[in-house]
Amino acid sequence: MLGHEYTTKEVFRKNFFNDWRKEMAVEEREVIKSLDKCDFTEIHRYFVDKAAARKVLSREEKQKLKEEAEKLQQEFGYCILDGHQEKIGNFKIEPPGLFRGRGDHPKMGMLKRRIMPEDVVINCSRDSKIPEPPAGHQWKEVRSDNTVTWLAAWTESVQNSIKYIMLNPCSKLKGETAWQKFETARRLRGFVDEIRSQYRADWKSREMKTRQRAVALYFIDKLALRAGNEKEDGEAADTVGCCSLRVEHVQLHPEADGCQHVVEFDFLGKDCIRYYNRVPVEKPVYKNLQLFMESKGPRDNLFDRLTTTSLNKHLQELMDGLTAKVFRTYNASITLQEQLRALTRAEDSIAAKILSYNRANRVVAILCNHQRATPSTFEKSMQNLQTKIQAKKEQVAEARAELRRARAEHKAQGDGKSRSVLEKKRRLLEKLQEQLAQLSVQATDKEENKQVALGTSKLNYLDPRISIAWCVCLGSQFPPVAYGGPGFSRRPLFSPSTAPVPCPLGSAQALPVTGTHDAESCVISSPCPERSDGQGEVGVLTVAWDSEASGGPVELSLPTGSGRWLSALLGGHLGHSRLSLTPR
DNA sequence: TAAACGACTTGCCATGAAGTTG
DNA sequence: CAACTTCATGGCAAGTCGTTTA
Repeated sequence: MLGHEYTTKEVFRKNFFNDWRKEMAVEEREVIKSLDKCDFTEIHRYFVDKAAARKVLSREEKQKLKEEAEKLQQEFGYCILDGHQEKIGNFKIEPPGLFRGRGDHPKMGMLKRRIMPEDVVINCSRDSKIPEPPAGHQWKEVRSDNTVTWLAAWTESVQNSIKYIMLNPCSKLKGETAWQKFETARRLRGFVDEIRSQYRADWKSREMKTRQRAVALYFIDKLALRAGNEKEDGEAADTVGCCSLRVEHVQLHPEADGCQHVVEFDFLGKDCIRYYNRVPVEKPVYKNLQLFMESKGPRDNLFDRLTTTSLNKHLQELMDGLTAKVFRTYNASITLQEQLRALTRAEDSIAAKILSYNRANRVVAILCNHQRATPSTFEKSMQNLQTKIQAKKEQVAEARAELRRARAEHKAQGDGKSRSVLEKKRRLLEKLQEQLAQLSVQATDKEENKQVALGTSKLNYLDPRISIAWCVCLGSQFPPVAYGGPGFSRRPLFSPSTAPVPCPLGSAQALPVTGTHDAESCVISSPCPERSDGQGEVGVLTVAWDSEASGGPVELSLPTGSGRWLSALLGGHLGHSRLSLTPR
């Protein structure tokens, strides 16, 4: 770990030395008393050399390593669940090391112990082939609990929490719970108007508890904040969510940015990612916040009468299965749908449509505060792109001049040969202009995405059916009605266009489909090659929906040619939605 | 009834594999 | 084909939320 910034941190060094001393023999403890006097450069060099040696391996040696990894994957990477082979997510025990944690973690530097078979609980059915522990060892326990999904578990030594071996997201088990999650979010659509009027009414409640709950729920809904469970202090970095906000995390401005009643949020959320936002709120919210903050210190809880448990209990009464995080899923998905509708135009080029999709995705990521560190290569690769654009511009100028010359030539000659030259030059210019447009769209996309992470929302929050419906809407009306309803606008990034009816897939007529279809009934069939029942075809994406015309489910197998285009857009969805795309 | 526990989802980042370019 | 860039995957920490325990 030498060379990492955190080895210079006092907390890290203290925790490490403390744990290290516990591991020492008595004689060592006598000698090694100060970390500052320890020199690790030799062992550090050993590991650096080892990493360097790996890099320069020959082709054959690399191939061999790859084959060995593949063998491990084959032997340990799969299990049988309900008679089907399923891929396991993490089948390796976490190796020992020094705990880092994120942000200012009080436990950074502590030793994460090596896990032995004696620490591991195995969970599998009684009549199955129970895994053998390594020679000379025993499992901590073998149990057969079919009410849980994990295959093995152990207790991790730093936080004293349980770690699990579970299935891969492409498994039926995970896919179906993900689907259920989106179904719950979609159900919220039918309740959300009522819930919103309810919490608005509750802003005037006689009971402080109810008012606090109503204001918190407003934030969870409008700003997609996380619930914010209580945390034990000293056990982890000081981060908060909605219910655990403290007075110091909000500032009230009677007027700011030309708006009245502005609330300024500034706090560290999950993973110590800063949430900073200034939002105009409705007057009663503002007045209530003033009330909640009265005669409190900065470290006091803003919502002192509210817990995530009481909030979720309330939500459960409003709708079966409703909890705070459902609002994040719902608002993320409906925002994607609305943005796709607002941003796509039928006449746009494929490149422009991809930009629109990414922008819609970006609005969601910003709503959910999914940030990333600017990639280390960002500046350089941006520069490369600009260079390319410049070169393309010159090519375009050159082609334009050539076209002009050819036109003059044709005028002078007027024969068939000069005409075909003219045509050729015209086509060349068109092609180059198109390439230039694509590059500049790419640059825009890259720049806008500098500090925004799209993966998390695509994987966890965006109903893949919306993306698919958008991809295959074939000139009929988008959006489908999956997450309809008025919703309300939040931090719009891009000005909506009024152009209706996008048709992102160029070859609409090539697909023999008629009738209406929408994401409401759009079903993703499951071409998962890993499954032993072998559903679906590799190389074809199959989407099914209920068609009015046929009165039943219709299956659409997209032509392989659309694979690249679709996978470019849907790539990030694939992990969690059992949707497998293998373009040929 | 609150704290602790257990099981699961969500989150960011580093890595290495795959793709692209000259 | 090497050098470079991009992307998918794995890793594991950190949340959410229901249940159990003290």
